[in-house]
Amino acid sequence: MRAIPTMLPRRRPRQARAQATVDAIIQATARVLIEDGYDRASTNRIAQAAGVSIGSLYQYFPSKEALVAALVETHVDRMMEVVTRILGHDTEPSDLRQSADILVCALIAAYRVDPKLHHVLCQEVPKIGDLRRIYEFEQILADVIRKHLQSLRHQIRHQNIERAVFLLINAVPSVIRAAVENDAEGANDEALSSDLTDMILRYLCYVPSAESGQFIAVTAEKVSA
Amino acid sequence: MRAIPTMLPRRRPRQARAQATVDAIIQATARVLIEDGYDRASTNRIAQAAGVSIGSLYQYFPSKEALVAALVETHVDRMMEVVTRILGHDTEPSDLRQSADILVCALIAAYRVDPKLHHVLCQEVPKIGDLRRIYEFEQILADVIRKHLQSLRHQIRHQNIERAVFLLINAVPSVIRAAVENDAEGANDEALSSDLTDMILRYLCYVPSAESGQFIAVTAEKVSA
Amino acid sequence: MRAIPTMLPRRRPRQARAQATVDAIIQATARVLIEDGYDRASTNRIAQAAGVSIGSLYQYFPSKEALVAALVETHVDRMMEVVTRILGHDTEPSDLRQSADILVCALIAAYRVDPKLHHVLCQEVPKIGDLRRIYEFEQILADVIRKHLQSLRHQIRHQNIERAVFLLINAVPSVIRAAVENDAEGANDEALSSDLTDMILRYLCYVPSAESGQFIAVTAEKVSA
Amino acid sequence: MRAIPTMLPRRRPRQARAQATVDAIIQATARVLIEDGYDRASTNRIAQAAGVSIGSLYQYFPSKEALVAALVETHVDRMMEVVTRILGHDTEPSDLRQSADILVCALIAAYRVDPKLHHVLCQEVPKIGDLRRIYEFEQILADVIRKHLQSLRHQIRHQNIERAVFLLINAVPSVIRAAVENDAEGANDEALSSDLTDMILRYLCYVPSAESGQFIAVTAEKVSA
DNA sequence: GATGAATGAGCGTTCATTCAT
DNA sequence: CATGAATGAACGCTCATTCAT
Repeated sequence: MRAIPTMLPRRRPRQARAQATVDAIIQATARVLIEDGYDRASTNRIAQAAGVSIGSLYQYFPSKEALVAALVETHVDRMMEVVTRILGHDTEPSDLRQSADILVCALIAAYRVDPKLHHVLCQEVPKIGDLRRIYEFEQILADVIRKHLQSLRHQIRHQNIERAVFLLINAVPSVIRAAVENDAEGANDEALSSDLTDMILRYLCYVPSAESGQFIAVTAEKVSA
Repeated sequence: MRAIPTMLPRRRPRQARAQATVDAIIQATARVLIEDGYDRASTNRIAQAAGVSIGSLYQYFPSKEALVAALVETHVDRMMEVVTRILGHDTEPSDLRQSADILVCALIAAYRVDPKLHHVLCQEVPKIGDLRRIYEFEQILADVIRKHLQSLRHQIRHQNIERAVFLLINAVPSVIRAAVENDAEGANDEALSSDLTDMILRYLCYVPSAESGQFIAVTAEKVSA
Repeated sequence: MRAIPTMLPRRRPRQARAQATVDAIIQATARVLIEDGYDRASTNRIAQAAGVSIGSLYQYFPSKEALVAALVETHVDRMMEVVTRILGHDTEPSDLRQSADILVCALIAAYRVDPKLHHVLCQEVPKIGDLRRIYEFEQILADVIRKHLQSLRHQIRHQNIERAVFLLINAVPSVIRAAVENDAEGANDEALSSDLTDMILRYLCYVPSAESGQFIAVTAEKVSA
Repeated sequence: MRAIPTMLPRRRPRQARAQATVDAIIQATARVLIEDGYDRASTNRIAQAAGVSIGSLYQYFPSKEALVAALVETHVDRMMEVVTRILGHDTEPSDLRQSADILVCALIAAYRVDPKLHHVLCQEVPKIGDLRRIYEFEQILADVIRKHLQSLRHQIRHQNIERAVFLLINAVPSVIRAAVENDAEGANDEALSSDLTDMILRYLCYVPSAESGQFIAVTAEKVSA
């Protein structure tokens, strides 16, 4: 599939430049949204921040909603990419603690992708049309978790897995979002992840974990007493 | 030649019909916000929905922000009222399970006050000025929970209570909000409250609770097995 | 959620038609101000009179005040231009009568530039911010007169030149403004200028003038008698 | 025309109170106009400043224009009253210098009645309908001056008295207005009046005045030289 | 294609005026 | 008569979008 060298570059730069323009616009949108909020983020301001004319902006995005929707998609993609990379390909997890631990870490990393943008997208952007897709991340997440729990169902005490998924998918990301917003540098991420994993395992299991010796001991004592 | 709008309430209604007008405006604001979203909720539209002239609206609310802020306050007040009523005056709780249970029930009731309005207020209204007070509910909540945990600290395994409060205050309301939005009639509220209480106790305690006989039994069997 | 309007000019017109738009707007402003007065001169009406959309008006002028301020500046510039042209470069006047005469003529010409506009600008426009610059013309004028009187101080009887300047700068333009408004065609401008020059010289000098033979003769008679 | 004592007071208080209300409203109008300018002086604000309901205001004044017109008339009346009192009843003046002197003093006193109000009324209020009557004062003044000059016509050099009146009626008040605005305490009023009288006499007479010995001497020297 | 001048519906807000109480 | 709640036309201004250059 090798093309003639003198012909190819003539068209490629144009496409590359167009893609660069599109990227610049989307990044500018993110910047303006974060700095000015959704209300003050006008298309003209975004175009200016992107170093592009308003006409060019509308060449690539037919409306403001389309523009923000593209940003939403980009953002969700980036978060998913992080999760996917960290989770690797262990679609068949064996150990619940390990699975929970890696998932929590993946989520923290995902919510650290661009917390300020995530905040504006969740808290200010009107949830109409494609802009609702900001919730897509957590929907996909629910699928991942559901599959994990299904395949590890003998390790958990819940019959109704759907309910457990629902609780976890709403509890865990909320805690992470709040933590990430309060702790920009991530100094406490380890404590956070340990707390969350702890909570998850305690919630799901008959006994929290094989590793948490002290706890089991105490429990055992209590129980045997 | 325009003055900068302020946030101060403009006029105290002295006549009965004036109070009726104010109430109609606030209720209309809620309706329009829910149906059209914050962006499309113009002051003229709200006035129309209230069956009131735009002039009357501005006689009582000096700006759109003041109007929505009044609604926020009303809404938070109603939620707090519900919590306070259910919690009663047991500011000195003795039993953790009971305390958690009643708190969860109070929260579910509070988030059922007007879930759609709550959603718009949290997810679309820009968080500037007095509009930030939508978060007030959960701040007060955090205080309540912190006090409970302090007074019951011998029953829980956490040294750093602040971290536990943080996790709970972000996890529990999120689950409730999502549940309330998905289940308008509240058919599963019992299961929800039992799940949440379970999660809370398992997270906080060495053993979930002395009273939860069945659970302990099951756990004991498993453990002893 | 409204921003405080500024006075800074908003956009430099880069295309020819943009400059035409700006000119049309300023001229329309003058027309509407003259015909309808300041109060009824709304920005929408001005835009309509200019054959331009309201949006275009605000593309070039960030506020109504800025718009009128631009008109004030244009108007003052035109008046100053006339004065400068007529006064020429005789910044070092030698003869008082000649100097007064030419100054009076220059002033009459200046106040004839657009008397109706000048009237509205002086009598109706609120004197706030840059709109105060309508007074700039007479401030500059005061400087010119002060310099003339300083360099001709041996020909005048006043020790306190500042007081003489104050009196003249307030008396002479007022008379001219009134005359110009009453006599649209300028039929009596010669009589006016002669009267004013006469008044000025009689006010400033020991003897009015060498040229006014008859007067001196009469005076001499009276005195010698 | 003496009425029965028991009947009269019953109605009079009402009228007196009504007149007091009207006065309060007019004075409040003046205050608000001065402090806030014409643009920001709303009828509601004026009613509030007068300690009267907006309904009552409209009971006495059918429109904002009527309200301000009443203030204009009151103000012009007060100025005229001052002039009339000072001028006394010498409608048949004999001496020009004395006549000019007293007129200048009367004018200064008149323009000191309420300079700030006068300024707003002249410089901001739209000159439509009855509001034009702010110019009435100077029209009446012109009549007074015209009569003076007519009866003293043998002492002045002008054949066309109308032209002299026009010049004076426009020159003198302008200087006084400016002086009064610049010098709130009236510290320089004597110098001002002497300057103006000087100017007037020099403008009108063959020789300024019989009394101004020093000046005549100087003039004589010059002439005889 | 890229530009940016132009558009105008619609926003938040004011205020002179009316009228039920 | 006084009150003040209610009215709504009109204002200054913004911004998503179009289109001639």
